[in-house]
Amino acid sequence: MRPTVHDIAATAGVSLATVDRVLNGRPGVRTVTRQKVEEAIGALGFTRDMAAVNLAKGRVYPFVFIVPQGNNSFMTKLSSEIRDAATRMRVERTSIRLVEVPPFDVDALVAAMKRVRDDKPAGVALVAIDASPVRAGIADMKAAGIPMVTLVSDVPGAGHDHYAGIDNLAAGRTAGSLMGRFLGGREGSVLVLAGSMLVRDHAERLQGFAQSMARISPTNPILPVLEGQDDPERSEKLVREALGKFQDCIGLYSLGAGNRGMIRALEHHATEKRAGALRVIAHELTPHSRAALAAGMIDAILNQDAGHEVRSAIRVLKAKADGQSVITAQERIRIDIFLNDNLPPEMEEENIHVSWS
Amino acid sequence: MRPTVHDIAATAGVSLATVDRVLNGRPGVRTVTRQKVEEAIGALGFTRDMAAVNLAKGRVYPFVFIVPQGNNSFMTKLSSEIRDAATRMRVERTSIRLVEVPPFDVDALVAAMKRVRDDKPAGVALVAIDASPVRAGIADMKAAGIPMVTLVSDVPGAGHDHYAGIDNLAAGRTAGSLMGRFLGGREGSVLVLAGSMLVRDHAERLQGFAQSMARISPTNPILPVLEGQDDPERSEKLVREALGKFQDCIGLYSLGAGNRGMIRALEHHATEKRAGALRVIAHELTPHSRAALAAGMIDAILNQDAGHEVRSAIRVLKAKADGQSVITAQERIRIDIFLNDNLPPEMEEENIHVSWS
DNA sequence: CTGTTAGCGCTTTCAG
DNA sequence: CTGAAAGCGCTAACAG
Repeated sequence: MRPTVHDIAATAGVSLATVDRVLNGRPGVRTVTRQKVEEAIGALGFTRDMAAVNLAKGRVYPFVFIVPQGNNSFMTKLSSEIRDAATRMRVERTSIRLVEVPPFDVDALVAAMKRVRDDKPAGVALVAIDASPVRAGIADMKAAGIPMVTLVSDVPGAGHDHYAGIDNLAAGRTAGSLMGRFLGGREGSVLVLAGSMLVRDHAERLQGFAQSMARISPTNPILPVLEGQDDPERSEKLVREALGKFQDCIGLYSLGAGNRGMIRALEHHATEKRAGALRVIAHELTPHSRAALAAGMIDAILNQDAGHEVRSAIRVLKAKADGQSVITAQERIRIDIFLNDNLPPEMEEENIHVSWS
Repeated sequence: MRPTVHDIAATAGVSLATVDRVLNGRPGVRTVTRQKVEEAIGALGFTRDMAAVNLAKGRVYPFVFIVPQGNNSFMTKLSSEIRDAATRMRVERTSIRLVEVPPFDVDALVAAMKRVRDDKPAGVALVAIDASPVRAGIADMKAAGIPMVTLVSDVPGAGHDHYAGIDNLAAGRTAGSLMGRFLGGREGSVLVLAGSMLVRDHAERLQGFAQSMARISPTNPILPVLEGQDDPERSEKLVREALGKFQDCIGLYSLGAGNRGMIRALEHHATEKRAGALRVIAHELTPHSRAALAAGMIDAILNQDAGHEVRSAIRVLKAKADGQSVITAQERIRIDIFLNDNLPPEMEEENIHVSWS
């Protein structure tokens, strides 16, 4: 069996309490005593049993997730993943409270953060907005000793512990790279549909996309970016008009949400023109985008797995709360690339049945 | 606070022992009593604290991983990931023993399985070979009540609990799909380099590749498959000869290991011919294949993450050992697609420093 | 069939 | 500065 605190106490010739004090770096131990204990620990190769620690401490991890109120498929998914994780984590003494705030609203976000901070949670994860007050709010939390993680969308230089999300610059580059190869040297221009250039993710994706295209496919000009505000109606209208106006358009990159509208525009376009003339790359695997991919209307979908992001955020928060280190490799969120050949099986909403047996 | 067994006992008007018996489905409880307890559980919304359970049970999870002795980069990586996981899991009362067997040797594998079974471990993960004795061995383990998981390579119909690995048919289809799009309608034939058609993974990948190519790019013939036995020397020779012989070859799919040799052949080819004429897709991200991708010699790499596979196998084994259900979505191993734009940062071998503080 | 009691490995008062 | 003892939530003998 693994050595326990008793073994340490015995070989060091001290009591349990002293071992505990050394283990937890608490004051009130003479240096010599401390050294004896540390020697014993080293000699026996002692590792703490975290389960027992948590049990004895009665430790619980009250975490809070602050996310924008879901107006698009992705955010809805994110919230639902958070709720799922919450029920599943109950078993592990972790409680998760979900706070929803109006989207793109800095003041609302900051206000929510203040309220949350006064609860003194063991950790906070939030979908950040790239603005000064948000940075300040995060710094404030950290100052209060609360582990902080940004989720999906980052805000640099705020002093938080971790960003659980994809590298959006790389995502954009990847999209550009695929687009360039898919176009295969054909002549024509490329359209980009974004939500808003004010959002950091979108800006970064565009930047990466432009980089790659310039390198791989410099002869295919990128048309002025369309900003659909992640709104289906608006996106549909913009794409429709653009496709009408730029007859030489052979590629479309949709880097934000609101794909539903874009897909409708493509359907319209396909019935008018011959299909297959347009290479399309989009972000986020949703029921709509998935169907379009399966139908051959979209060529590739770049995706971030909301479930992974949530679970990663929880792991990191827990590790930070315990003052432990994280497995960096495990916490990197991948950019998934889906073609219609490697689509994961569609899963009916699994009704998770938390049984108590 | 969450309700505990004491609360249940109190509201049901029984003793702790009885609650425990009901909780664990042990016999010796009258139906009426059982019902009272179950009611109390339902009413209070009781969930077991697994940490306390494990502590009380003194439960440990001795798992065994059986893998082929690493003669290629991938298997080496796999073993090292298993060792990493082993040290990390010590904290969670999980011990992992790594058993290495000669590759492609059914008898050796089966013999190892027998020895392992007599140890009565809490679970076994193995890289399977698709052969009857292996199937029988797995059934044998299951009969002994040992949870079983196959890793990386599956053997269907053996009655094991789970397969922790990618869908190789889908991987092949994906490769074919990318190849078809990358060729972009150009005339020419496509070469396939495999390890051996006797290995299930390779056979499935080829099958999927052929499917996709037939659909997307029917005018590009697939040349007779080269079997390099995952051996660099042999692979180099074969690819070199083939590229010399089939001057119209414009695509190469390397679906097995032994990429080092293939890359050397490509280097040779590139100096003779003009570069960039050949679209190349390979499997497994290793230092060699990574360099070739970065250099533009390989266009895309399909990858399975050995670390994910190992951790997934452990999670599943543990869940099965506890008689719990698994989060299916979390246990699906993705097929990673890497272009040189979304390569994850190269990580120096992190020296994991397990601190006891 | 049911209850009592003593732990699992660690922390935490409260005395010394 | 150090130790003894009680207890976290659950299980496992052993009695009744």
